[in-house]
Amino acid sequence: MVREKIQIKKIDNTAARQVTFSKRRRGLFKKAAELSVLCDADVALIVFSSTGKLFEFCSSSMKKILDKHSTHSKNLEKQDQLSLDLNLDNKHVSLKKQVAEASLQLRQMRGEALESLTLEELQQLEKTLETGLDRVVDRKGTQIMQQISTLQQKALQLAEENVRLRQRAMEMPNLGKHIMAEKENVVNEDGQSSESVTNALHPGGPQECDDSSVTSLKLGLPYC
Amino acid sequence: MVREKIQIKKIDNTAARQVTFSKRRRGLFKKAAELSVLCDADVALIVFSSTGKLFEFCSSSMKKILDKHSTHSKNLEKQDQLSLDLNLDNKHVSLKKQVAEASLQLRQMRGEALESLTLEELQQLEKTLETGLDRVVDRKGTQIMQQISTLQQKALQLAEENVRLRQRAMEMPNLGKHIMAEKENVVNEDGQSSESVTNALHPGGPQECDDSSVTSLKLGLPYC
DNA sequence: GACTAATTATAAG
DNA sequence: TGTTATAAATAGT
Repeated sequence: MVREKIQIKKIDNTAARQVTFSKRRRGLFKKAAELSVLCDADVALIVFSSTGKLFEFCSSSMKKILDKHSTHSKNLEKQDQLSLDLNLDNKHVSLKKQVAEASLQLRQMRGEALESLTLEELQQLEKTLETGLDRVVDRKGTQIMQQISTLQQKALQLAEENVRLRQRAMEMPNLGKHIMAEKENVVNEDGQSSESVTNALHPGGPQECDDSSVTSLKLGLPYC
Repeated sequence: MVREKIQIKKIDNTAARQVTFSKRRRGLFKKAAELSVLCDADVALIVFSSTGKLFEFCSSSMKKILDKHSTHSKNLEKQDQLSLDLNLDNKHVSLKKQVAEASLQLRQMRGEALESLTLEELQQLEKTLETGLDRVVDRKGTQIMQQISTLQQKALQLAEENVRLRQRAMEMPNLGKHIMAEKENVVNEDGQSSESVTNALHPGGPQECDDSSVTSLKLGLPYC
């Protein structure tokens, strides 16, 4: 506003617009800074040029001022935030309820916190537990039979292997005596030997045949 | 800056500061608006006075500009938001895991999804179910005995009441015949009569004695 | 970016 | 709030 007064409307000439933007932006920022200092005000100024470039000024921290702003103004933004929070809270509360409910059910199935149950509910719970117990016992039986069957197969394989090895030994007159002498040791260390031999025979064998099966059987059978 | 040039430092005099704030604020806002129009820029200006009052200007929507700003600047604010989100997400994920875990356990106690359990785990589950079942059966027994005892007491009270009523009836020669005629009805409607009579006798009585006890007993006993 | 004429913002009263 | 003298901002070169 000097040589000529100008109208406040978009400057058509791009170059002129950019020059004016640069000059006036600096002026604006200076005024903003002066206001904040002179009057002890908190000022935040955000400017995007028409090309999308960001310029910002703030007298303290942008975050602080924007937070204060969103707290202050009962904005759509705030409502959005609020409803989002509520949304999350609701989901949270709902999940917590689910956890609490499931945990109570579990406790009651373990025979705890039964005081609040009516006779009907106790009856229902008993039935559920009986059914569950039946199924678990069934499944355990199946598991045990499978493991026994697996072990029998292993034993069979080992016996066969034994026969073959003995035959091969007999075919080698020089070593015959040594092999025969080792025979008893092999039989005595049955469990451990069979394991390593089996693993050697089936390096990528079925999962049921891993080393835990022997342990499980040892731990599982005494309860039957 | 007119009659005298001023230094850019906080104005001590409160009144003078407020006047200056008012004038300069208007000037600043005018300049901001002019910049946005002349140069097709997006401008957001937030000012808090030293007394905490909010003044804001924006060339389009404050929300839009602030969103654009937070997208643009890889701010602490954004990181905070992000870590908050992650925090919530984590809690969410953790809760979901808890729900899933509890629900699997419940299914397994009902005898479902047992395939993944080892023999040891099955054994443990069986033991848990047996313990739970024992406790539930115990509790059911207690409940039943309580209800039977309650009913017996009610019956006793009713019998006593009956005696008293009959005696009173006998003491009123005029009504004697009617009462004696009604005697059979009273006995036949035993359950319902006892309930209303009991409630009349103990308006604020123990919870165990409410109307559900009769129903529960009817439903519960056949299973024993 | 610097200059400059004219406009605008504003300090003090 | 309105006035006014002057500082500051700035449009066009």
